[in-house]
Formats: sequence, C-alpha cells, structure tokens
Amino acid sequence: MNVDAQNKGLESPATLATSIYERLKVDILSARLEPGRKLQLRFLMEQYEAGQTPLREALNRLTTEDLVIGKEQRGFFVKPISLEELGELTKTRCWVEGLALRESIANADPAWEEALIVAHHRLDRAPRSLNPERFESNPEWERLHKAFHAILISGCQSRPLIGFCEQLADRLGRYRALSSRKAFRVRKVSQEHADIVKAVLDRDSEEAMRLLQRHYEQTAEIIRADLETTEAGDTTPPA
Amino acid sequence: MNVDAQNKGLESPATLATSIYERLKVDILSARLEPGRKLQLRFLMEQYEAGQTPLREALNRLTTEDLVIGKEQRGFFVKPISLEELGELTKTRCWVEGLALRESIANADPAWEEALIVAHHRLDRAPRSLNPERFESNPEWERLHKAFHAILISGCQSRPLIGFCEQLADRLGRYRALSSRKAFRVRKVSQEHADIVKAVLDRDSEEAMRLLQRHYEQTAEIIRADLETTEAGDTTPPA
DNA sequence: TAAAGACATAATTTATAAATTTTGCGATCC
DNA sequence: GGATCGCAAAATTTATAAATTATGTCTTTA
Repeated sequence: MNVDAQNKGLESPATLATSIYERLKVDILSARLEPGRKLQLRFLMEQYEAGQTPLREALNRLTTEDLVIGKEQRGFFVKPISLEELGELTKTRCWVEGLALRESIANADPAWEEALIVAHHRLDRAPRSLNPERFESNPEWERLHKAFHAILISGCQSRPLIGFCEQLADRLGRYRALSSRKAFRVRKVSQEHADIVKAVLDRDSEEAMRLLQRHYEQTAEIIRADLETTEAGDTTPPA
Repeated sequence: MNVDAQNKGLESPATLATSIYERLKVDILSARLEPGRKLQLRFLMEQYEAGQTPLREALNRLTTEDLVIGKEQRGFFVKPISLEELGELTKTRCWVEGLALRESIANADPAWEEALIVAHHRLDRAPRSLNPERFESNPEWERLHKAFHAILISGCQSRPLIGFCEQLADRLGRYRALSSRKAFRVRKVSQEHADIVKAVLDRDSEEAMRLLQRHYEQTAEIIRADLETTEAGDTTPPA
C-alpha cells in the first residue's frame, strides 16, 4: 500500500517530514490529489500514517513551491489549475529554458554531449504508452523524458536557474498528467526530440532554442484543447 | 506588490507561523542572523517568543527558498554565503531580469511608464545613507530601491518569473547587507537608474537590458571586493 | 591507544490543549 | 411568509507541552 517499507530498507536517513513531503509532492503532481481539493489533516494523517507535525511541515514546504495553497486559519488546499496558469508556465518555461539551453550550448563539452545522446537514446527506446491501443501513462518514459530535458539545460552553470526550471517542469507536469491526451498518437514527439539533439550537436543555438520552445508550446496547445473539452479546466474556488 | 500586502489590506488574521516566517526572513536577509549560524530551537523560542511548532513551520518554508538549510536530524542553519553563489545569483539575475525587462517594454502602457517614473522619482529623492559622512543603511531607500526594480519587470506578464526575480533579489540583498560598502560614494547609482529609465522610455530594449545588467554586475563587483578584503567571504562549514 | 558503552544534548514526533471558523437552529424584523 | 441576524454547538486548525528517538561526546576498559 505505502512506500515506507522501501524507505526503511536502505539508505534513508530522511526524516519523516521529508518522506511525506516527497510522497505528497508526487501525489499532487500526478494529480492523484485533485487540484483544488481540501487537504484536511485528519484525512492526511490516516492516509499517510503520520502525525500532524510532519504533515504540517511538508505542507508548509509545498506552500512555498506554490503546489499547495495555505489559507490562514482555514487549512490547506491543492493548488487549483487554470488555463491562465498553464499559459504563464509555458511562456515562462520557453523563456528561461531557452536561455539555459543557449548557455549550455555555449559551455558544451564532450561529456555533456555524450550524456545528452545517452539520455535521448534511452528516451527513444522507451515506449510512450504502456498500452499500444489507448494511451496509458508509462512512468519510466515520464522519468526519462524529464531527465532528457534536465540534461539539455544542465550545462548552464546556474543552480538557481536549474532549480527554477525544475519547478516549472514539475508544475507543468501536473497539467500533462491531467490531460487524457487522446491525441498522443498524432504527434511525433520523438522526432521533435531528435531534431533538438541534432541542432545542439550542430551548435546551432538559435535553432535549438526555437525547436525547444515550439516543443513546449505544442504540448501546451494539446493540453489546453484537452482541458477545454473534457471539463471546466479551472478549479479555482468561487470564494 | 506581493500577496502579503493584499492580505494586510483587508485585515489579515495572520497565523503565528506566518508572522515568524516573515520576521525570520527579514533577520536572515538583513544578516542579523549571520550566514552559517546554527538555528537552535531553544534559542529561537526565546528570541521570537514562540513555541517550536510555528518555528518549525517557518523554518521549513525558508528551507524551500534556500535561505535556511535543514540537515536531516541535525537541525537548521542559516544558508552560508560564498563568492560562488554571489556569482551565480548575479549572473542569473542578469539573464532573467533582462528577459523580464524586455517583455515589460514590449507590453508597455502609459500606466506602467507612469508608475516607473514615480518609483524612480521617489527613489531619487530618498537619501542613500542616513549619515552623509559614513555609510549607514537607510531602510526607506532600500525599500524604494527594491520597489523600483520590481516595477521595471512588473509588466512581463508572468507571475512565476516575477516571483523568481523577487527571490533572486532577496538572496542578493543579503550580500548587499553584508558588504560594508565604503565605496558607496564613488559610485553614481542614481545616474545608472536614470539611464535605465531613459532607455525604457525610449523603448530601447537592448540598451535598457544592457544597462540593467551592468548595474547588477557592478554591484556584485563592489560586494565581491568588499567581501574578499574584510573577511573570509565564505561561511560554508568544513563538514 | 583504540574500542565500546553510557551519558548528555538536540532534533523529531506524538499527544494534549487552546483558539478560530464553520454550521445549524431559532428568533426577530421586514 | 421569507429573510436576516445572532447565538450556541461542532469541527478544524493552530499552538504548547511531553515523550521518543537519534546523535555526539566523554569516560572507561582492554
């Protein structure tokens, strides 16, 4: 049921609060905890089998990351989604990752290029969907996809910027997880990744940036369409 | 400016944890709590007159912002400073604020221009130092300075980016607070601000970005020199 | 001198208490 | 008759206090 057994097994000097923080984060980003949902301590206590102090600490950390909204004296809520935020996140990601990619290319060395090629290769081999008929999210592909994009910007030599990009990727990942994306087959994501790698190896910063940004914009477009049809796409409470 | 201000507008029933969070943040950014210092609960409890639960929550929030380092099972520490971090923060700020400024100018409307002029005017009138002989930090000037730079990028239409810039400004502010900057007189900061405003009103994005970035780099250069002479400039613990 | 055990210190978690907000019911006023 | 305001009960969040667990150090012993 829960993951505690694995943690206790090996290499985990982590505190309970940290462990819960990570589990909560995963559950929010995967939308298992729906956007807008109220996070009541009692519910969380039995769900995560913990006291309120570690839970409270985890929630406070997530608040700073804008994944949880803490209304004073009124408890915590999963950050709602909105088309507006989707747009802002996408736009911002295009800007800053474009920046970071340009720097990475400027600082490129063989080790980085090789790491990129390996990451791309692994991603290319992994199946996009667990089920070839209808889409079924493949956690392994998601992991490799995230790693691929992380490596692209890993050479920018700015930890603050890398951290910010990670945060944007996480927050956007929630929208991706939410989208049922029936259109997953029509798009050739794999080709887009290959094109980016090619541009990088050609040291063509401008082209690489352009391709990366279009990659993100197209993803957002699909999610947006999906969200607009299936449901409200806006979980902001009326208050 | 930030969300707290809005809350205070219509009477915020702020929780103790939030209040302590803000006080702790101020004390860390102003370097009243020195970089690298160990933050023991017992000390904080009597210093801030609070229980450990709200303190713990405040510390956990600050951890996510990288102002406090939480070593698992070993307590909390004020984030150490280092010349390396100073460099990374400055570089990153130049990049992202350059970006944000370019967008702000692209979206410029009369209201924004007027707000900028007002902010600049106020900053220009405030004395840089409380004491005309030797430097003595003027909180009012610091506040207006922060507001001026915030307005510059306020039109970029990306709340995530604005938030990130704020964080970078905060973290760099600590280095400024730490620097004794005896050289405050030799530099004509006021002129630099005026030049930036002029470029903005001329709609000269490239020039405005260049000036803003040089503004930050020069500031960093002074701080770096100051830190290298006065003390170690690196509070990273040996462990 | 090195290792092992016990003591002391400090952090983490659970449990209890206090304060605040929400909810439901009833009375009064329009 | 319908609606609004106010008071009281319930639920939930926040804060304090107690207990548990872990870590570091010092002493003792081999």
